[in-house]
This record gives sequence, structure tokens and C-alpha cells, in this order.
Amino acid sequence: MSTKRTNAALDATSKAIIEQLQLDGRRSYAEIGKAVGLSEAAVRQRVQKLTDAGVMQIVAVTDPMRLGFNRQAMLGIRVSGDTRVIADKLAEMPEVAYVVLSAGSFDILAEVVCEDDEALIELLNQKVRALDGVSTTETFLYLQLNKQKYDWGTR
Amino acid sequence: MSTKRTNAALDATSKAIIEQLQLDGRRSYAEIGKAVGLSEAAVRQRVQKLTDAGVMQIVAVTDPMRLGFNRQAMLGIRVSGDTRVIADKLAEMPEVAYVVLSAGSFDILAEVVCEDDEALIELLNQKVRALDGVSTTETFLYLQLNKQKYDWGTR
DNA sequence: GGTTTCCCTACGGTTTCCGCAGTAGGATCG
DNA sequence: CGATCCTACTGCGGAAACCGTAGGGAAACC
Repeated sequence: MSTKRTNAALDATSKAIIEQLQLDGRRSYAEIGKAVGLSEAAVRQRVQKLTDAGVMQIVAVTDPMRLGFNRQAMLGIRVSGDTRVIADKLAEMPEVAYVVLSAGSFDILAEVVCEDDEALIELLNQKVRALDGVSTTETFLYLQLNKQKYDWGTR
Repeated sequence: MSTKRTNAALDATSKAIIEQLQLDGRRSYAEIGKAVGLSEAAVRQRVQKLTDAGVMQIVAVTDPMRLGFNRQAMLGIRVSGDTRVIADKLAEMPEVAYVVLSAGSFDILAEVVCEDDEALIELLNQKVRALDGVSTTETFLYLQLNKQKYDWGTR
């Protein structure tokens, strides 16, 4: 189930392929091949591997608020014990879109996407704060998404 | 420059199309059409419109750390004055991947992606804290990305 | 009624995708 | 050194998807 975390470094060609797909996830393999100097089939095989290995995913991204998910927030979480254990449990929750271990005044940052206030409150109290090891949480409710880009690597 | 912010509500069919593409950004129009009850061409035209309007983008997403961007952080920013003005200025910076207006103990949350420590320090001191109206910032350095999903809407 | 707009379907020509066979370049090992 | 893997690439033909466009029908507006 969980994608295998192969930590092999990517070579320049794979990075170039990813750059192309960060610009446009539907660009054709042939076109990418032309840009990076590979045949269409080679690009296709590399893309397949990269996605299989979990290095990259090609997806549609939107502003959730336009899709009826009207309550989003970033949770700053302080933890006693192993942060990774808590992070994994958070990651299992469908409402949680994003989990990152952090070095700052929070141990974990988690972005959550809910349909309404009620769902958010429920999530916070019943699921997040109920986790063993979670000591405090702070909620940063989103008001408006202002930028969302994935084209680093092409700077 | 900035994509037009048409705030028309999406109908159920468009939402269904987006759901399909959140699962797999390369799914064929024909297959999507079968799933949502539309012809291939209709799906294609809708996808075109959705992307043109900035409602949705189809892109490759990765863990930036695997691409050589070794320092990422979330910045919590407190502002005096209009938060939107500052947010727009942050959004112009290429190192800034994500900007959101927030209601909590920070006014703005911004995710930044840098190649190394030096670039991060430079960004913080020379660009972010130099902005007029930024009163304080707090940096949450990322240690490890744990989850990154875009398939809400399919729950 | 007439016109405009919007969204859809239908359809053919072109492009892309896909699976597979074949090949070249490294490693490893006796 | 030769034999054997292994991995990554190219080339190719059939199948599928994409693209532009023409045309139809419904709703809105005058």
C-alpha cells in the first residue's frame, strides 16, 4: 500500500522530465523526449517508474474552497514522544491533506480540508486531539488561498 | 498575468471531472467521459475551460527535497495593514510556493522552497522581512514531508 | 419569431500511447 | 577473458486518444 521510499538520487534527465511535467502534467511523452533528448518510450518508462516509486504524482490541483470544502486550516501540533508516530496517524486521516515534520515551535504541521465548521470541530476534538502524545494544537483557519505553485525546479 | 478569478460555482459534472483528474491527472478524456456521462469532446472542452479559468491545474507534484531543494519552511507572518497587499508581494517571489491568508496568531502563512540554508536566510532577511508592513515572522523549518494528497473530493 | 449564446454530440484526420522485441553498455563472477 | 545478468534505451506497428470543427438543440433575451 504505502509507496516504497527509495531514496536514490535522481539524475539530471529525470529532473528535466519532472520539470516538464511541473509545467504541464499532460504534456506528451514525445514532446518531453524532444526536450530532454530521449525517445518517447524512454520518457514513458521513466515517468512510470517515477510515479510507481512515489517520487512524483501527476494530479489535478484546485482551490478546495471552490469545490465546496469551505473550511481549511493549518494545524500546528506539539507532541510528546516520537513525532513520526503521530505524523503517520495524522496521515491516515482522509481530511488531512498535508503532513510535515517541523523544527520550530511546532513539531508537526498538518493541513486539513473540511466541508464545514462542524466537520472541522469534530476532526480537531475527536480525532486529532484524541491522539496519544498530542499535547497542544493551534489552528490557523484559512481565509483565502493566494498562491499555489508547483514549478520550482524550473526557476 | 493573474488568472481571472471567476467565482461561478461549479456544477456537479465539473466536480466529477475534477475528481477523476485528482486521482490521475493523465486519465483520458474518453474514460472520464464514461465515468461522468459525457462525450469525450465535452469533457475535453470542460477541462480546457477549467484550466483556463484557473480553477484547476494539472501538474506533477513531488517532494522538493528529492529534487535538490533541501530547505523548505513554513513562514508564519504577522502584518500591520492590509494582509492582501503583503500576500500579493509574497506571491510574486519565485521561492514562495504557497501563500494563504489566515485567521489565527499569524495573518499569513507562506511556504518557501530553497536550495540551501544560505538561500533561505537571504530570502528571509532581504526579501520577506524587508517588505513594508511585515512586523514579525516565525520560521518552521521542514524536516520531512510525510503526506501530500490531492484527492479530497473523492472521499 | 428571430437571434444569440452556450453546451453538447458526431466524426475524420492526426498524433500519441502502448506493448514488445531487440540491442548496447555496465556490473559481477567463475 | 567470457558468460551471464541487469538495466536502460530505441524502433516499430496496431490501438487508442486527441484535436478541430460542423451541426443540433435548449434556454435566454430582445
